[in-house]
Amino acid sequence: MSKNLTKRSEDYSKWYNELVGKADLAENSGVRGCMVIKPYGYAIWEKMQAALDHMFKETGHENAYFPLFIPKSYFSKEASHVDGFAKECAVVTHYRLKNAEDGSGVIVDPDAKLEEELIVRPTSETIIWDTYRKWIQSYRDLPLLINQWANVVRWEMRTRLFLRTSEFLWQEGHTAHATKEEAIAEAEQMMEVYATFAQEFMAVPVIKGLKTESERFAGALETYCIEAMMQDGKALQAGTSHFLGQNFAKAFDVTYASKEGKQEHVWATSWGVSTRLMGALIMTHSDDNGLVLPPKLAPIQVVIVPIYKGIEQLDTIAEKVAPLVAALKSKGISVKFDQRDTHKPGFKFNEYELKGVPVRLAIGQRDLDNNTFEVARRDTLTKETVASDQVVGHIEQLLAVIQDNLYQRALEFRDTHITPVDTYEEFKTVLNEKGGFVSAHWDGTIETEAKIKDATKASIRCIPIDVKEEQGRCILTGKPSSKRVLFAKAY
RNA sequence: CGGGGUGUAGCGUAGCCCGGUUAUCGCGCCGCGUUUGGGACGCGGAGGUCGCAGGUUCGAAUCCUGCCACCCCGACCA
Repeated sequence: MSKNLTKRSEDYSKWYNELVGKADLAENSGVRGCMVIKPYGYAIWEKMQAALDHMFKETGHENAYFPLFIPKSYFSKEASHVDGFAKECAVVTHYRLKNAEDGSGVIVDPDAKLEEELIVRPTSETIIWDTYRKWIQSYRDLPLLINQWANVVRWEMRTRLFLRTSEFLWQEGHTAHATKEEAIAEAEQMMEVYATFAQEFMAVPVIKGLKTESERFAGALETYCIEAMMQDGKALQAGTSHFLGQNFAKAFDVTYASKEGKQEHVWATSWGVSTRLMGALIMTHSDDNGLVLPPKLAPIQVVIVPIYKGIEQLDTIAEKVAPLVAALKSKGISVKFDQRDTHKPGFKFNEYELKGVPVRLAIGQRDLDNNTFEVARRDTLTKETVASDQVVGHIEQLLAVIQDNLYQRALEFRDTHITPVDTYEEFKTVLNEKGGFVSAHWDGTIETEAKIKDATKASIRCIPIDVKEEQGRCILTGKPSSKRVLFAKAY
């Protein structure tokens, strides 16, 4: 956060793209806004997956997998759902290629046209609910708590690395319940799971809230969300959890026999987070030296850089480092000893800073003489010298300190960029000059929300869950309002 | 899909307006040597269908036409 908010805002896209490129996380594939996730970037995603998957299982969910292709007719069963996704679907119309007769290359074989087109899933509600119909007959089959890790495709007009790619990786949970209350509790629980993950693992503070009607998921009765603030003050929707009511159950005729023997439609939820979280991670913590990773998600938590003259000295250092590596690993700390002879220490220092490795150890002749290690922190860019016999304990503690410091730093940044305002003039001034989130009264209508968005580009990010009741007047219309909502420009 | 911009070596670029030797420079890469506590240095070397396809011309990276890709700003969205 070495640049101030305004400065960073100006060239945020450039900075972000360059950072991702240099930190070796991902690159543009050249295919319609799709990205290649490189090994280091994917390792971070795997850490996220592991933590999330564990949390899903702890809350009683199981993993399954459903098809990539969805018959077109499935989409016509839930009207508002198709409205939401129809404009951004990739459609498979043929199943075969052949060589062109004029030798100009490969063409789609017109004889291989599909009877019914297949849609590459933009989300899996339809095919999953079509399947659930067969799986659910009795109240004894409920609740059905399933998650899938998958890729989806949305043919967006505009793409942006990690934040909005045509194809992205995500998880989507789809649950069926006997009662409305149970389904709402599930949707709320998953929002809590996401918030916990964001805060405890990503060190990204989030605001839990409800979406307004216009921002709601297509087909949902209620959308719960977690909203994060990036370093340029813009909002990023980091995860959503939807209470779907009985919309999909009715559309796909999913019923169960209750204890009383009556046929009832089930109640549904769906919830998801995606590789967009990688974008959130990058844009929350990174600085001008590169990525800054929270220890809990760093593929490499500790890197050891030897500083030596000649091969004998490297051997001496390696002997000294070996037991340390073993000790760290035994404590579950991932550590890399970079013995490459092809790069100088200074180069390595910069490289690991770019990659966001939380802790760096350096050891050279000076340390051999004094029986010490130099310990450097990525989050503060500070260095200290630690005695060899204390270094394991020191690192273990330091990783926790860094994790906490990143969270506290992001939290303080966010909280100082949430501004309560009471007039429309003030609202516009704060948005343009300070940025960040604006907390304001709103009359609760779609029309007012739309007018404000048209005029200022700021949308209602959410109605915070823990908002306190407070009498006020809508900043635009002056009509009475009982609570403040959060406005911001969003990614 | 509308507006703007850019495509020249793995990356970043000069040259294009005003056509004319062997396409510029830096980083990176390869070899040898010296180096190694914050992105090393010297010498030598390799690497290019100038986005693609046509056209104009004795001659095209440069001019014309069409297409494609990417980036930015909108509209749309996780």
